[in-house]
Amino acid sequence: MLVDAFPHSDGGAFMNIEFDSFVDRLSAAAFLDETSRNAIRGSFSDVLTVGSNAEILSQDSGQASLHVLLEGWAYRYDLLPDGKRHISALYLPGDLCDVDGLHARPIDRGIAALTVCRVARLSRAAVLAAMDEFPQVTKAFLHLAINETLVLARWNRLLGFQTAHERMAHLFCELFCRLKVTAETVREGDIELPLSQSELADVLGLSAVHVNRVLQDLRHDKMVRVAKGRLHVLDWERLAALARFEPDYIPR
Amino acid sequence: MLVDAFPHSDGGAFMNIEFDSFVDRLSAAAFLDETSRNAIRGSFSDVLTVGSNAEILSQDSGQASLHVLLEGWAYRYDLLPDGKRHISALYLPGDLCDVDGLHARPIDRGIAALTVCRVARLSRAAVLAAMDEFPQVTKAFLHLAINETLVLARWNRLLGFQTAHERMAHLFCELFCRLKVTAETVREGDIELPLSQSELADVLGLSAVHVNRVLQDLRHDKMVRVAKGRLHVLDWERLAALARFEPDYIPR
DNA sequence: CGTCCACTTGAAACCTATCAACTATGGTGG
DNA sequence: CCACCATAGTTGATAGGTTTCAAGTGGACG
Repeated sequence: MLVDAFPHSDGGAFMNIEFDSFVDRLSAAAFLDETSRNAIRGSFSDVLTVGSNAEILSQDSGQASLHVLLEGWAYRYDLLPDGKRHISALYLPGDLCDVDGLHARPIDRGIAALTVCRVARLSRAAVLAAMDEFPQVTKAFLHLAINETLVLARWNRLLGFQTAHERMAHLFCELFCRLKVTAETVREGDIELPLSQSELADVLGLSAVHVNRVLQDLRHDKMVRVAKGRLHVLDWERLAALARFEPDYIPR
Repeated sequence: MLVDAFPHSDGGAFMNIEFDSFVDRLSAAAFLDETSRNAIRGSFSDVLTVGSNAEILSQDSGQASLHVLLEGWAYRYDLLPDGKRHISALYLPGDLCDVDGLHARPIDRGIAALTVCRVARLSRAAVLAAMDEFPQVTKAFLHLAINETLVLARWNRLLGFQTAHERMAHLFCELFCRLKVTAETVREGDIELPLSQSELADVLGLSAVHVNRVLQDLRHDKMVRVAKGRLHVLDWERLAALARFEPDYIPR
């Protein structure tokens, strides 16, 4: 795990552009003028670079920082008493991984990288200070949190009430939509999908074996092709219909 | 559905005490001084009284108001395309039913009463104004929203990864803990539970028939007794162990 | 070339849903 | 007061989706 020291007074332009994609997202949630944007930028402390499968935030660590994913894919998980792992969220570039880090109580959760990741750390104290000084900043984080409730509510429905095929299809639709707004390389229904079948299983609440079979069904029905870390959507219409996908719960 | 006109300038003390239980909860999330507490109180518009099974907020209605449950039980639901109903949250007295009402986008959901309910309506515009004037108010709502993400994340785990018995036991533990902080009449493990077996099914992602059988198992194992709208917890230890219940995700 | 890991396949067991009765309960009207 | 009805809860039999176990394939990489 590498930490690039990165004095925010004169950070390189490259880094700032990436970080600004998060600032933009905040501003989309609740409009931020240039001063409050700068307050957010001021909370930036450094960039973490972690290899794939490395921990970004371990379950018991404190919460002096918030984490914004700049590059790569990551996930939040919790470990069940029987040793299983539940992946409770997937994070894409531009996502804030831990809104709940703003909360006083420490939460039992871990965040880990799926691919090589670059993660911006924000000082929790600085963010709280920015929130005190600029009410709009608080509002923006509030909207981020509300968005998260909407996504989680949707997943409740999926995990509790819909079939394995619907869940899988829905996940693909959701990832596709979320990537559209952040990634540049969404060409012709073909996106990166750096999840193994057993990781998919831990997202969808299925066994790895069953994930394999569902994937085969979807492929056989010519809706998607999944291989080598890529997802190719062959028939968006039917995939979305199967998933009963309504993208309205996704921000933006 | 009755609406008690209730001019907030001189509202009766009875009402204010009930509404203050919500203000207290907000303040617990982020401390509010007396001026900001008054700003919240000022957003209060009126009290709705609805009979059991009545709609409090229909799926397509606008969102000029936020709803705080003063008395009774309510639930949020969404209807699945195949006609099934998913109960995505249960609300107890003191709960804010729709944080996401603060959000700009209209959300597809309904809120309905399980019992006779008294619901305070807050003017969305007034709340937003209070948030602009008093940053602490925004922070309080932010923490409420974060709490909601924690609860929803827990239910994701339950619905996706745990068995029917564990879900049921967990629901009971959660309700018990949540009631402890709001209701007065929690005597000896015996609480109100105004949910039919088929409503339980819609909460837990099970069929009504299976709810019945799980309930029998729990009763047979002498952990709980459920009848006539009441839940009696006979053996908290074993129930919590079965549920793998860790109350840390519940506010307060 | 061997090893490891992800993926694949088959068979059996398990959990939960569905369907179809049937019972218990409470309320209503005659 | 009783007959009737609607609703909630109960039970049994069967079917289906998903898990588990066990074994085997395949490619990637030292």
